[in-house]
Amino acid sequence: MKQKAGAANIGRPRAFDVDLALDRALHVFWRKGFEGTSLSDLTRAMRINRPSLYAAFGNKETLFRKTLDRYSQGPIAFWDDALRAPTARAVVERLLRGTIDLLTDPRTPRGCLIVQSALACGDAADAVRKEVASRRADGEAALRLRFQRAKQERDLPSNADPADLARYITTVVHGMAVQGAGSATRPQLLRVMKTALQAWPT
Amino acid sequence: MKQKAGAANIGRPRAFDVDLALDRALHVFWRKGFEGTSLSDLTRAMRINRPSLYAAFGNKETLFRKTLDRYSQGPIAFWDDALRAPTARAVVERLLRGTIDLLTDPRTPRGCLIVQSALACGDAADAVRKEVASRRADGEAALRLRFQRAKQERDLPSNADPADLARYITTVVHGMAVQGAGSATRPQLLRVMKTALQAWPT
DNA sequence: AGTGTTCTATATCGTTCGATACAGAACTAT
DNA sequence: ATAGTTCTGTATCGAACGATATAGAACACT
Repeated sequence: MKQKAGAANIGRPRAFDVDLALDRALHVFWRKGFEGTSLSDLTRAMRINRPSLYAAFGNKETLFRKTLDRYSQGPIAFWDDALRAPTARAVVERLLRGTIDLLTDPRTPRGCLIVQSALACGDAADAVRKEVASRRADGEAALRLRFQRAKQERDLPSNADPADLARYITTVVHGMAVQGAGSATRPQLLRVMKTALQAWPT
Repeated sequence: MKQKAGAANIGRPRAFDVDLALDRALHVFWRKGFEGTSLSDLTRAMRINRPSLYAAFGNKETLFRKTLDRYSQGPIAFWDDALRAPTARAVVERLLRGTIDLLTDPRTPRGCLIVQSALACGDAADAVRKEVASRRADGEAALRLRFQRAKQERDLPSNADPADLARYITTVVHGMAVQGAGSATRPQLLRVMKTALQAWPT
């Protein structure tokens, strides 16, 4: 029934590229959200039939989770890069700049998948809502850990609270995502970034 | 067919209170979003039958718009109060504090209706998405006008940009709304507010 | 060539969606 | 009392939802 990774190359070969189809699904979920996306939307965009979708990706929810992984490894991979910056200040600058690049990229839908795909939804999609909320929390936690390290390295002043700073930056990032879902332009977001950085401890 | 305001008191009287039913509808939309809310959800919560809903409120979309108005006049009425504060700084403090109070009120659903009810959705709900986006833009515009006045009154330094400040504060408010949709607590949001205010011009 | 396996494509499945037709009940006006 | 109007409650409507059964096509292995 299910294709296993590294399985024998037996049977009729798949006529579509899984990653390409996943990218197309990602774009649909990104633009319409989880509940706003129907299976017809997906199969049309992915250029595959319904049974092929179920055979390759399970069901709508597991497909969505796979697009979340792909989103993490692709469009928001800059997050991991940013965390590797030498100073906390540089981490924040890279993070905000990457967020702005993502939100204003004309090749991708507006906004952020993890923010807007399932912020509020019906009971049937509650597991999905919790999943994206958890991923948002993971991002904040990673930032907090990075700032804690920075404080140990005397890269942040002794009166700075890593948890508070991580939450503040996360709030700005999520706020930008809401702005980006609207009509915010790149110069506007860059000025938001500049203003937000005024709050950064020296 | 439709009941007009101030119409003659003729015919069978309505067996439910319109405003009470509207409040109940507001809570459902607030928690589940526009697309995540079904008519069965609504009629169950409003304690009315489907034809009564259509007769009194039009359809799902017009009902949602009426709940938006009620939301503006109720839960986020603090916005207008905040704009009347004597100084720009006081405006921002009241705005953020009101936002935190709203987001952490245990009597109401998590998050903000205007942020989370239709951030990304299917084509059928596109008009609703634009409506809430427009209301977010209205809030930012009102803030910008208030800050422009403040600048004329020498309440803000000459190098301050009212549009940028309004966009920054709006970004923080929306970011808090995303945090509030998750598991953010009141003390956490208050510390975000304190940090965000560090960026305010002196 | 024959067999087993896995894919594709059509044609649905039962459920739920938003929205109404209809009949009877409850009121005002005459 | 009767007529006219508007509400309530039941019982649906057609369309779209997510998800599959089934048959045939396309490959590897023997």
